[in-house]
Amino acid sequence: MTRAAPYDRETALDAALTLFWRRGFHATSLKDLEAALSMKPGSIYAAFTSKEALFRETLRRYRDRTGAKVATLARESASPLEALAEHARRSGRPEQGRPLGCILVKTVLELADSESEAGEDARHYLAEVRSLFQSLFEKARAAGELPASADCRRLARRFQANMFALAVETLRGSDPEELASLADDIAEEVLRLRQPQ
Amino acid sequence: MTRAAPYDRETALDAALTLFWRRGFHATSLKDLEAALSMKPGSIYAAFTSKEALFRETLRRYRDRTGAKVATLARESASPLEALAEHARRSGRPEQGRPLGCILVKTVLELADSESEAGEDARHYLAEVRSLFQSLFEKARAAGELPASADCRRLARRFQANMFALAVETLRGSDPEELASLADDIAEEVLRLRQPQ
DNA sequence: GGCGCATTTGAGTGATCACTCAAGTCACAA
DNA sequence: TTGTGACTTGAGTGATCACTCAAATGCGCC
Repeated sequence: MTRAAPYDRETALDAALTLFWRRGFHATSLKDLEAALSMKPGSIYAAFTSKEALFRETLRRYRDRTGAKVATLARESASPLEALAEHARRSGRPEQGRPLGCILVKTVLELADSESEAGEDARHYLAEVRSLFQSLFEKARAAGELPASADCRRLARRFQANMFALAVETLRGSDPEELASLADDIAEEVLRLRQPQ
Repeated sequence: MTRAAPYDRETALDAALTLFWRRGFHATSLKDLEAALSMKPGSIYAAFTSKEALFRETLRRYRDRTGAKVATLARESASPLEALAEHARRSGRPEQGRPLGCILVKTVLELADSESEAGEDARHYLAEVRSLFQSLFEKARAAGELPASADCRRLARRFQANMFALAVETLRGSDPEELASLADDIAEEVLRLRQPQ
C-alpha cells in the first residue's frame, strides 16, 4: 500500500473551484471531487470538513480573485470608468478552457430556495462586488469623470445587472462574436456617462 | 387498501412546475414530487416516463404560458413597445406565493455543462422568447413607432439581456422596491426608443 | 536508527437516489 | 353478474449519495 504525496491545498482548491464552477454544487459528487483533487474521501474530509465547507471555500477564492482582478484593472487603467469598461469587455471574452459565466450567479440561482449558508455567501459576495463597482463610480465622480449629480449606487446596480445578463448569455451558449459585442455595448454604456472634462 | 382518485394531469403538471421552478432539477427528488403531486412512484412513471421527461414537460408548459402572456399583452396594449415595457414592469413585481425568477434561466445555468436534453430545451425556448421580442420590435418599426433604421435583432437581444438581469436580481433577494424600480428602468429604456410620430 | 505522530488510505456506513413491477382495485362492457 | 383492462399501489431494486474510521504509512526529531 503506497502513500500519495501530501496534498497541496492551493492546487486542490483550484481543482474544486473549476469543478463546482462547471457543474454547480448539487451535480458535483464526491466521486468527482476525489478524481479532480486526487484525494481519497478521508483526506478530503480531514482537509475541508465537508462538501459544503469546501464549496464555500471555493466561493471565497473566486470572490478574492475577482476582487483582485478588478483592483488591478483600476490601478492600471487610465480612469475608473475605463477600468469598469475593460472589465466588461474582458468578461465577454472568456478564456479558453476556463469555466463559463460566474459561479456566484450560478450559485445564487441554484441555492436561492435552500437557505444554505453557501447560497448566503454567494449573495453576500455579489453585494460586495457591487460595492466595489460603486466605489469606482464614486472615484470617477470625485475625479470629475462623472457629473457631480451622478447617482453612483444606481449606476453600480445598473452595471452589475448588465454583468449578470452577460453571464447568463455566456452560459446560454451564444457565439463568441455576439457575446463580445454585447460586452462592448456594456462598456460603451459606461463610457457614455462621461462628461467633458 | 383503498385506491386514490385518478390523477389530474393539469394539476399534477402545475405542481411539478412549481417544485422544479423553486428548487431546480437536481435538488428536486422523487420523494418531493410524490408529495407535491399526491402520486406514488408507479403512477408518476406511468404518466410521465421519467423525472427528466416530466421536467421537460414542465419547461414546455412554462414556455407556453410565457408566450401566451406576452401575446395577450401585445393584443391588449396600445402599442408593441408598450407591451414590452409592461412585460418588464410586471416581471419586476412577482406575484406573492409564486416561485421567483425564470425557470428557463435557472435551467440554462444549472444544466449548462451537462448536455442534457432538458438544458437544450431551455436554451431553445429562450431563443424562441427572444424571437417573440424581436417580432414585437419589428411590429413597432412597421408601425412607425421605431425609426426605419432600428436594428430589431439587437434591440431584442438587449431587451432579453435586461430581463435576464431582472431574473438574477429577483433571485438574489433584492427588496421589492429596488426590483420594481429596476424593472421600470428597463421599461423606460424601451419607451425611450420611440420616435415622434 | 527508532520512536511518535500527523496524514493518507479505502473499504464500508446508513441514507437516499431514480426507478420497477407484481398485486390489488375499480369502471365498464357483455 | 362476471370478465376484462386500465389504473394505482408501495414495497423493493441496485446504484449512488455524503461521509467515517481503524489501519497503514512516512516524515521529523531525538
